[in-house]
Amino acid sequence: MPDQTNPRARGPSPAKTAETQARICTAALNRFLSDGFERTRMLDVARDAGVAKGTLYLYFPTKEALFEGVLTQLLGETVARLEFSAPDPDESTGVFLKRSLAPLLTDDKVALRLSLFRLIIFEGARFPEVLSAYRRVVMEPILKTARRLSQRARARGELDTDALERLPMLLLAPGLVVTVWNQLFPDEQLAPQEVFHAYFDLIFGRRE
Amino acid sequence: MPDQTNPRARGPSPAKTAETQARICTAALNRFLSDGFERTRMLDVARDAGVAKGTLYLYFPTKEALFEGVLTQLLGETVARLEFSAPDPDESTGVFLKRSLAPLLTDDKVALRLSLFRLIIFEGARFPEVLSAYRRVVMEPILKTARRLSQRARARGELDTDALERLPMLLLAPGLVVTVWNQLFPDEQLAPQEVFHAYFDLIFGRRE
Amino acid sequence: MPDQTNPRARGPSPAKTAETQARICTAALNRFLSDGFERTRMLDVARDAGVAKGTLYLYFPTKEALFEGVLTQLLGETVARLEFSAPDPDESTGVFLKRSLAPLLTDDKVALRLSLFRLIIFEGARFPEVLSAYRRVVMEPILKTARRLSQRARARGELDTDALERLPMLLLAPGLVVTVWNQLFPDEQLAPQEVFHAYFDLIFGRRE
Amino acid sequence: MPDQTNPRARGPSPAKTAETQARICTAALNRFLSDGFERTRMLDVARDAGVAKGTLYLYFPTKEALFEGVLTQLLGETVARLEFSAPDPDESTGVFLKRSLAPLLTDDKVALRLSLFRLIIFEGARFPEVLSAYRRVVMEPILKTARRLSQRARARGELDTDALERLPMLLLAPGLVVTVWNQLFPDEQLAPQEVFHAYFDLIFGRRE
DNA sequence: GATGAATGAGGTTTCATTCAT
DNA sequence: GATGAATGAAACCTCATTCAT
Repeated sequence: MPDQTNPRARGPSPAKTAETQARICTAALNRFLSDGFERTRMLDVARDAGVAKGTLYLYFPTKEALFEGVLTQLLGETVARLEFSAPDPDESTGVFLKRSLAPLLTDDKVALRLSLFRLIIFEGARFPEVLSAYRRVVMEPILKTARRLSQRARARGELDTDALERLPMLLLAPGLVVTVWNQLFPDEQLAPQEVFHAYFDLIFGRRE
Repeated sequence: MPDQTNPRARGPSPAKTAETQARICTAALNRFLSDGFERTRMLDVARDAGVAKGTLYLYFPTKEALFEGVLTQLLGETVARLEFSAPDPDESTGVFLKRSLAPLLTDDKVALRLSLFRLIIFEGARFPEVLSAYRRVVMEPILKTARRLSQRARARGELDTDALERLPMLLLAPGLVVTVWNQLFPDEQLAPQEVFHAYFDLIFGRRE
Repeated sequence: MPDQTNPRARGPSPAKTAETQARICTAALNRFLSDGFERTRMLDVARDAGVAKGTLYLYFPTKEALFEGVLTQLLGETVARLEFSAPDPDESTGVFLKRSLAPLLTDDKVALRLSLFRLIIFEGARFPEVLSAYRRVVMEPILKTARRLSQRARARGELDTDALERLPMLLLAPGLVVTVWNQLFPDEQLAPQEVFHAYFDLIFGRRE
Repeated sequence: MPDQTNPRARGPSPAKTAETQARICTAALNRFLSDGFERTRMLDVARDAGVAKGTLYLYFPTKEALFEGVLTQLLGETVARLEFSAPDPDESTGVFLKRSLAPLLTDDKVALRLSLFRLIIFEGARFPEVLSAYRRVVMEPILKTARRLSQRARARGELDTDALERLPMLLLAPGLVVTVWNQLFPDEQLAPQEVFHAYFDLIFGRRE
């Protein structure tokens, strides 16, 4: 009866908890990003999220769980479609990489993707489970692709070394450079896409 | 006659304090490396150094000062000779870089050098003074060299992009890859020299 | 033999320790006065005295003992002659008090006397032995005199109350006012003699 | 219906925190009185108040703030009505003072008032803000009154000196005597009213 | 579900005191 | 005697977590 006159239900609205959780995750992400795990205080997260301290614990049993929750959710949100398509037969490797990474580097989730990477870099060592999930879902596909592309590039004469096959993590380098540099020197932000393009130019040459 | 440089006739031996300070710095460095700044407890440093908690404060007034002290000392110890000599006229850029970095990547201080880099990467944001000293002493010379070598390499046809001139920090990439990877995956350690060589091969080609 | 050419003996000169002790006491007194017992650090006393921390402990086994030592010594130095002579037959009580206290309020030890009083007021509660010595040596004679003079003054018609006999500690009031006021408001120092005279005028009237 | 003024629908009862704060203040006051500021440990205050250490910091951010809070609150509570009414035309000054101070010296807050005075005397130097508030609210009115009464008393022939006009803080003397004496000699407590009356008798004579 | 007062383990720092030199 | 590096108990304060409302 009391609900009839008001379309918005009184009492715990059904979607409210989802929104609360989202607010908490957003607040937590930003705090973890700007302060790091240790220096982030639950009180700050709560305030930023506009909820009481105790409310955090209704959604995450510990600070660690909050961190893992944030990362896990980010992982799900941001790496939806990371599969690399195959390069066109005539396409140079560098051009292919730029083309296929373009959406990942320009859509509205670049920032989140780099945030996730940053948290993994800076706090991953303390959260082995998150790290291993990230490695499985994000890194391994990249490393596999690195190997495959390296072979193709060598076959096509674009590369004259098997370095990238032996150390495929070198393909992560531009992401690392952007992430760490921007963390250390916030006043001299690098644009992710520029760094990636520059890196691919360096490795595979500019030829098309 | 063990005390030739005795600057003070009475009181505790002056050599002992040097040793104590060294023990504290070593212990602190290792703790900071393995636990990070926040999670390192002064009590642990003291125990590792074999001294009492209070002793730390005879040498460093705060935990922050201890951290900065350790880093500053490392900086002094490890970057003694960072000047890049000029490449031989006929030498390829990649070969020159491998040759001139070889001592830095193989002497008995590689580990310390990378430790310093690691601390800067992971904690630098909290210690602006140390960061700026590191940037001045270590990074700027590298960035300058990166630009210079990039020009030379282009002139010699080894590079066909000015990417490295625009974003010279890409020359730091192999250090980043080694440091971050080894931190995240301690069971799959990368060998620094290998990564650097692979990286130079990738960028400048294998040609000599 | 080695002493012959130099009239000042080498080695521990006989008067040196006395001088060291005096320096320590002076330094300690000043620190106790300006910082109070709790906030006075042994290190500061040592520095002010120009000796090492350990040296303090050669003269006083604990900080408490140092405090008591300083006070005891002050007590001996400053109250050498506190006996009140008797008033002249025709002399008014106020005039007599001013006359007989004059030396105590104007000689070169006024400051020390008031310092001692101040320490007793502010720290006496923690040092029962010193307090009781002070009471015996300084306060009781004053209280006794207060009673005697009160009787005389009443007999002479200078007072019309036995208040001072019942509560002789009221004769300490001007000392208290000076001491506490000057401690609380160091920028508005009261001159001891003025306050004492004003007080005696108030109580015994100005008549001579 | 115990919660009529309920300002917040949910969460802990708002009345409880008031009680907790009161318990903390009471405990702190007593500790500060018996041990002084420096020797009072937060843990003791907490225990006396029946709360945990951390709880103190919910109400006062530092030990200093706790001290200031206690004093400020005392100041508000105890000096509600300090205005001196004017003496009756025929009334002697001493009688007037006794009459107008009587309520302040006999109501159920005498002890608190003297406690505040004691804390100001013993710790005021370390808390300039509190001291200056106390001076403004408590001391200045008294000093002003002292001057006014002194003039009146001289005009009426009760005083033959302007001492009290020049040094009005002499009117604080009985408070000082009681406070300091009772602190130093807890076994020989003086009754405040007695000391004040005796003092006024001494100064203004017993005549009515 | 939501709140925020309360908790107390744990961290940093201080400083009186000791003792090898 | 004199020194000052070393000690460690003890103080202040923080903050993740709990739980009565």
